[in-house]
Amino acid sequence: MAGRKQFDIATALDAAMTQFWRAGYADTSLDDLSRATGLNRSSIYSSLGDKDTLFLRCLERYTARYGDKYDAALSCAADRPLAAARAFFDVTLERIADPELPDGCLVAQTVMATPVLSASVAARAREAIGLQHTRLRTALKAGRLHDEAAESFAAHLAAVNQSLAVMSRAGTSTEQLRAIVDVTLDALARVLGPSD
Amino acid sequence: MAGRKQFDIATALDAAMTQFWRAGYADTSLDDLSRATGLNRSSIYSSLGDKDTLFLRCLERYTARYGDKYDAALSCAADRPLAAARAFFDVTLERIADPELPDGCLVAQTVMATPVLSASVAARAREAIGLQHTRLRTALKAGRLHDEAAESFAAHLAAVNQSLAVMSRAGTSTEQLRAIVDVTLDALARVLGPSD
DNA sequence: CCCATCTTGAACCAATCAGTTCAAGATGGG
DNA sequence: CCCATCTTGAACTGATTGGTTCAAGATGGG
Repeated sequence: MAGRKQFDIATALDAAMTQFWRAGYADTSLDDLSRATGLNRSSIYSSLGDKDTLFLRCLERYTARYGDKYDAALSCAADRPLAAARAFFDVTLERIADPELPDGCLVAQTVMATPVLSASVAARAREAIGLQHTRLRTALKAGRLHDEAAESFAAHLAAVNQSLAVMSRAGTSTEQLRAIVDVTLDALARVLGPSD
Repeated sequence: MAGRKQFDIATALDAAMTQFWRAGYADTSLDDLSRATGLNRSSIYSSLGDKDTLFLRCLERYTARYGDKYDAALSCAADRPLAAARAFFDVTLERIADPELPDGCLVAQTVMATPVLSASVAARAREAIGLQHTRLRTALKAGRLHDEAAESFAAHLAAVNQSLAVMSRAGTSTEQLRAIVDVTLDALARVLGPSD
């Protein structure tokens, strides 16, 4: 096959993203990427860039896709902040429950590998964590939480969300993952007061 | 140097453990280990085993060392469960604050790399997570928490503890890490009642 | 029908990987 | 003093790494 048509870059990027997500940067070779995408080595190189560039594109894709989902989940925070927080965790829990997708989290995996990754990649992963924190803080403030509590809970929610990535890889059941977030949601419900 | 004496195996193991801890299994070469331990390649191979064996020994060393610290921190759980939980997190927070030691956590790092590690190593890492859960559940039950709450909070505490490994690598400040655990401790204080 | 365009497989490169072997040298006990 | 014991550096193997090039082939537009 050749001529005018091309393979589907979006599909290839998804495949590469999933591969990086499952195995991490270091444990993903170009051969792995070739196998995962069904593309030739030279095709990857010519149209997706080198390994570092491709990884960065996959990271962008990941944060954009799930960032949108997190935003949507938190969109009702002003009216029902507790429901928003629950929906926020549901995005992660549903992703983990999806058998089509790897466990864990590409951002968590990347952050953990920070000491051995290129500066640009490490910075982008840290930025994603910071953005998650900002997202949560904004939502909690909109939910009429005072600044100090919003700051603390934003950090806490972001951390617990990342912990799900670790625990899911440790074989923790979905019920236990749910129990982990329920403790957090109960704590949030308490500071929010009787409403919601 | 040769003859009757030998190098200090404990020191070498510590150096290897720190290297694995910082860079993970995949990103640690035998040359890295040689540099970190100050030992020759062949010395490592002959007296510390191959890479897989050595990693397993380092993982055992890590879990034993900090397992003891976590046990000690939780030893007062029957009398003062909240103080015990606080001391539990302090073990992790002090480890992260120590400039001599890497950020993160060897167990968390290993669990995240589960899909690409040998079965024995992956199993050992999962076992360490399970042991942490058991440790916490036992302590919380001793602190007069009813079974259901002890189960939930044990999972939650273990997860938040692991989240500190991720967040510390994301550049989160110690104050923010403290805020993350304080939310959890407040929640625990509430279910424990007015005492402690 | 034919040519421009694109994809593909294969090969190549230098570097690194884990693993292993071994002779040379240093040391201490007897 | 000398020999058994241990450490060391160096070298080697075969495999794999990321990166790059290129000729051959397939395709579609004109």
